[in-house]
Amino acid sequence: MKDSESLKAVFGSSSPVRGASLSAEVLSRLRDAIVRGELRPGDHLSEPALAEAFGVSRGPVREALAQLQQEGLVLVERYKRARVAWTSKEDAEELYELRMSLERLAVKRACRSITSEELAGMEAISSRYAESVRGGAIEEAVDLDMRFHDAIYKAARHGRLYACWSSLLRSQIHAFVFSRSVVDPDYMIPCISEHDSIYEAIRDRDQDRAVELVAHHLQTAYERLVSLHVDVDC
Amino acid sequence: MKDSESLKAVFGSSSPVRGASLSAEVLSRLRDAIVRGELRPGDHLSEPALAEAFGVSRGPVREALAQLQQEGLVLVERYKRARVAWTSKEDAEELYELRMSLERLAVKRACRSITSEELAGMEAISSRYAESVRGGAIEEAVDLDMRFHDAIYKAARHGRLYACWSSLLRSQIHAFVFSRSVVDPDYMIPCISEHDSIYEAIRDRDQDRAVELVAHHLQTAYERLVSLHVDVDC
DNA sequence: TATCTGTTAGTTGTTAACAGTTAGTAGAAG
DNA sequence: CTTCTACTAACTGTTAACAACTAACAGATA
Repeated sequence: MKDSESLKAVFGSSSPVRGASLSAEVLSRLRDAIVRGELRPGDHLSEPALAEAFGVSRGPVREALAQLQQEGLVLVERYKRARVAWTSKEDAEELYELRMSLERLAVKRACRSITSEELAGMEAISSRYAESVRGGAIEEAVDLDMRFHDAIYKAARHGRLYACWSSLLRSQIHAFVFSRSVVDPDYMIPCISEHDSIYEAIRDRDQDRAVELVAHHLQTAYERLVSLHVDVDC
Repeated sequence: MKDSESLKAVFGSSSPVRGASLSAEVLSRLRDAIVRGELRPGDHLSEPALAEAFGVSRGPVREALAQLQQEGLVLVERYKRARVAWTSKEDAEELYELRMSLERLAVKRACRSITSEELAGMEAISSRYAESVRGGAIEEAVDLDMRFHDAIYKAARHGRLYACWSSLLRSQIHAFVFSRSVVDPDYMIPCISEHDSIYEAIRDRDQDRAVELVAHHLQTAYERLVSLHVDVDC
């Protein structure tokens, strides 16, 4: 378990934080570090240490931590340092059961409302995903996986559904999938053709088939992921 | 449209804010005021004015506003005052479509995992709901309506599903239902027997029937609510 | 009169300091 | 050597002040 004094080792080399919004920048960098496993489950995240590491004051850090708590990436207890969250098998089951409900709705709506530009984007993501998986670019592959599903939610044209996905599920799913993909990248190989099939069903506006394919994809991907044995919960 | 100078008129008479957490207290009071229509859609919520009204500094107010934005009750734009959100017909459609997906899952799980204590609680809420509706206690009736559905989500034993409901849907639904119930309290009369039937199906662990009844309840309640004509969006 | 512009009051984003709480540590007691 | 206790360092919750930005208004201009 890494501790706060090493936060500078994680963030110290990156460029100083100064963007449109300091809290948004801190949020983005912290989220990336957690999702990519640079910060490990249980690591303490003290506000002064993070503020120092990012070169900002505690205010923006506090806002970022509150948002990350909402996203399920950190645990916050009153008067205690925030900690990087972990994902148990029960957590993974919850995540995928909820995701199944939401993504079935998303893909059904997407079949009706997706534009040709969005379809072209999905196809591009899908083929780049195949390249990355076959080329062994794990981090990029997982990113593209998330972007593929993100495109479905966006195409659904449902603000609250997208909010559910992006603020409660996406980050945790991303961290979970990434941590398992590092252990066994081959997990992603079946996903290539599953993504392609889902894309084709949406393109053909075949709601029933698209929903069926998404359900099957999520179910089998979940089973492949949890069957991997990892020593530490992530 | 009310403006910030009258925030003290809304909150000035209440007791000073000092609880376990100032931000939690401010959040709770602001949420109540918005849900009950004491603050109207479009009203400006400036941080200094709220801080003054509650007798705290801007920090806790800022945290509360960020949470209310997540809950969909206020709109926040950078460098602009937060505003109380409104709910268009499209918003209501989104809310109920998403709620339908989530609550079907919730009631299905609740049938399996609900305890006898929780069942007793639901029955009590259900009968108090009937009394309130028949007695014309609108505010209390709407509160009990929300508590009835909250009990279903709690009984589902699914932390993330509950988070979805409580942090993205509940407050907006509460505000929407309350604003319409004031216009036509009779909307709630059919809900009495619908709640009772749902309770009985859950008590009998009849998943299929419970899901069917919830779907019917939400669908008809939604249709009754949007058919009411109200001059201002809420 | 209508429109543009400079100014100013008010608001948000951010920082720094203060008060109360937690947790780790050194030392005493068994 | 272990366990308990008092103490200290560090952290969070909160406040107040500063900097940057917005918007409303008064006055000048066409």
